[in-house]
Amino acid sequence: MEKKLTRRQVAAQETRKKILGSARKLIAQKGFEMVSVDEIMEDAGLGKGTFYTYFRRKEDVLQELNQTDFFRLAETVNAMAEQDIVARLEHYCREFMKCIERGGIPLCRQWIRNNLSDIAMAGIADADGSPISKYRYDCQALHAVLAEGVRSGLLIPATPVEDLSLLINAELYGLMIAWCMSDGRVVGSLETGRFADLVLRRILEPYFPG
Amino acid sequence: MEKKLTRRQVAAQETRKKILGSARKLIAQKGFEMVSVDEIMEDAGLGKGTFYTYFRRKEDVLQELNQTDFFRLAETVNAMAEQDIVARLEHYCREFMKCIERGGIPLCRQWIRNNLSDIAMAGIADADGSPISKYRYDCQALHAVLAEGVRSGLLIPATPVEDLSLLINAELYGLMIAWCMSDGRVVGSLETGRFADLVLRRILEPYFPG
Amino acid sequence: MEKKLTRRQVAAQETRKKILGSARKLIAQKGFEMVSVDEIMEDAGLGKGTFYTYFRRKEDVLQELNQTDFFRLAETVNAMAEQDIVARLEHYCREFMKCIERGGIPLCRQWIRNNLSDIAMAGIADADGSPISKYRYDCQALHAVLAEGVRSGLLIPATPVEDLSLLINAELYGLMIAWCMSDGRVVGSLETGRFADLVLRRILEPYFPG
Amino acid sequence: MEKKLTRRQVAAQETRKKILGSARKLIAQKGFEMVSVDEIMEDAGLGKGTFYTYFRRKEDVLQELNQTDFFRLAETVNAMAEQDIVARLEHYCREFMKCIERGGIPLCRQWIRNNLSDIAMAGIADADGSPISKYRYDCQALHAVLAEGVRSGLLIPATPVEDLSLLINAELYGLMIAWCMSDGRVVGSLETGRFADLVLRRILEPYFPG
DNA sequence: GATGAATGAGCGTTCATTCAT
DNA sequence: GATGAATGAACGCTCATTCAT
Repeated sequence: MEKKLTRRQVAAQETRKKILGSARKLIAQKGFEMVSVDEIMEDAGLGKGTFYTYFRRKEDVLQELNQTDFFRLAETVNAMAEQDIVARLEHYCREFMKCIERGGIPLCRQWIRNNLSDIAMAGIADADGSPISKYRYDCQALHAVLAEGVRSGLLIPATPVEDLSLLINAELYGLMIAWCMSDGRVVGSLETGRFADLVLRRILEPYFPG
Repeated sequence: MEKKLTRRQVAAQETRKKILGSARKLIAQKGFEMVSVDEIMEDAGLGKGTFYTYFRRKEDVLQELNQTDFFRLAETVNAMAEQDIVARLEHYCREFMKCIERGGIPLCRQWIRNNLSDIAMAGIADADGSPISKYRYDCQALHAVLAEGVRSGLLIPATPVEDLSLLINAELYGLMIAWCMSDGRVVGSLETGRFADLVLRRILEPYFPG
Repeated sequence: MEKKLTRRQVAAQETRKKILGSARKLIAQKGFEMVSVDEIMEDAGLGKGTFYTYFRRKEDVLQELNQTDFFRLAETVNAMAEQDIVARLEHYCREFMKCIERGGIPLCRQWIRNNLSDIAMAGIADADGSPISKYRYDCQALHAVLAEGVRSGLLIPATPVEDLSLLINAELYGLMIAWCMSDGRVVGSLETGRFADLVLRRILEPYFPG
Repeated sequence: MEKKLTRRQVAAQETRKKILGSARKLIAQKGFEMVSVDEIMEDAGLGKGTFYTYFRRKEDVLQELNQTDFFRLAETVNAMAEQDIVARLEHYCREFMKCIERGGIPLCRQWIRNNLSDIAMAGIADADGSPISKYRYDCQALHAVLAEGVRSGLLIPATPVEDLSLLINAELYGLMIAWCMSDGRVVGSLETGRFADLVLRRILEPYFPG
């Protein structure tokens, strides 16, 4: 019976959502430190003081922030359990790239800037349900794919799952950063297929059975 | 004999170093934006105004920090022309990692934030002498190593030098960003040797002659 | 019935007035650039930050001062349509002088400094409603008085309205500047009546009918 | 025998001149408060500290500053004693206008900004030799012309010399300021001859003898 | 006499936070 | 619950001035 909310409580929830919405939008645009409480509340169409009805300190809003729609993909991989391991990884990598390209370079840059620390994000959680950073989440996603590969016999038991997931993830993040730093020249010139052939397959090859 | 410095000039150089030292230390501890000029100068045991004798804006100290200490390595590789290609690349990668670790995570984060665009940096130039971004410079450095490998017969002519240098560089940058995003857990746990074995060697193997 | 102000709004208006009052006083005493925001707010008995609740920049208070108090007179003349032409001009001139004296020399100096260019000012507009500079506005005011004089037969049709309004205005502005440059000695010693007799009447005389 | 200067003293005098020269130039361009001691000394090609060898405070330099070449004309009038009084005044006014037009509007604006106070300027002095402001000097020049007119019988003894010189000067300064405030539109449209006819002659007429 | 490194008070401005309404 | 006026510490930065060399 937790659903009986007074009208006031409903309104309060709405207000809270409005604040979070504006905060998310502005922080995505300009970064946390460059957005003032004033700005957030003005964008939300609320009085400045109202912020402190819902959050004790400005920082608190960060913890409540979901990741942006940008950059949410790990599910796609889990959704295709039947394919072979390399195909699944390739798919993952390709989706990853599409995902960041979809948002555009400026958004990607901002995302990196905002996520350079290991900050847990509401809406992203590990197996236990405790919120973790997007980076860690991605590592775990790759880890899961590889571990599943081992369990299903597509990869030999000696596969260094930990290291490989980390390295593959680093490569992906590295391509992302290269994309930003080269003003977009990199990823365009290097089709992801090339990456799969040149790197992914080579790295995994030693761990194919037989 | 351009070394004739008056005692005052020597003292000034020392002051400059003191400031840079304090700045590096504090920025490494707390991040650029969280350190005030006051703090730096107090740490350095100097008056606040003195900062502006040496730097025009607070930001300038960052650029100086990046250029002088953090992240300058490409020479090390050129300096060891006789070794075999994989050893040289390994060395390069190891130095790269040492380099960024030396500066500390906050400095590295700051560097990334400041270099997410393809901005040419004073003090970094390509073969023609025109200034380029650090990112491009690193790509070219790797490219040169690989091209030299092809020329000297250590790699077969069909080696996709362009793509490989790009991918290896992306891996390095990816490890750098992973290092920041995992609050330092990544690179510590993965010895660079592991990276060389698991990735570098595998990627290059198909292009070894014979 | 737009007058319904909450108590808070009234208090805010009062605060605003307090700030403007202190600013006016101090600027009149010491000149704009020699008064700091701190000083103004201390004089007003308010916290420094409160200044920026009411004004975006220190300069804004000047513009407000100029618009609200110092130097707004043209209406006075329009309000006395029935009098004869010389009396009206005399009145205008006298009010002009009172107006600038009321603000004090430093404020007047500051006003001149800020208005040496032909910059349109918010709150001042010509017949069409487009904003114009205070200088132009004054010229037009005099022009209107003289033109009205011609229309009503107090001045002959051949009156060079354009030139005269310009010259009379120049004389007024000249007295203003003389007042500043002589540290106030000028206008005090020369009663405006004297100006009217010695200059105004003489200049207009040829254009009286009959 | 005050001429025996050691070489050092000569050099010092030169240094002093260099400083004053740079100060004059820069202050004319930007106004006293907007020029820093640093700027002056850099322009002079001297070390910053040297300023204080010659001046105790920054302000002291102001007192030593000559007026700029802009706006020095009163002599021209004295040089033509034989003409009739109105012709001489007309000439004076015309020269005055030419003088300010020659410098251009920006310089004129700057000059006004810098001379809004009654600051005595080295190089300008009254009959006693004590330095006075440019404004006062001009008043006295006009006063002298009129007084000479009275003495020579061109004007009747009852001529209110004091008031007239002040008013005529105000008109000139008024035209100057009008010129600036109208972005140059005023004086161009109104030939000075017009001013002489419409104002000057009318004002003086009552004091012509006979 | 000339220098320029060092200084610190002071500037205009921002902004997270409080609290009476 | 919502508000916005009030606050004051802190910021980056300027600059007249001092003084050891």
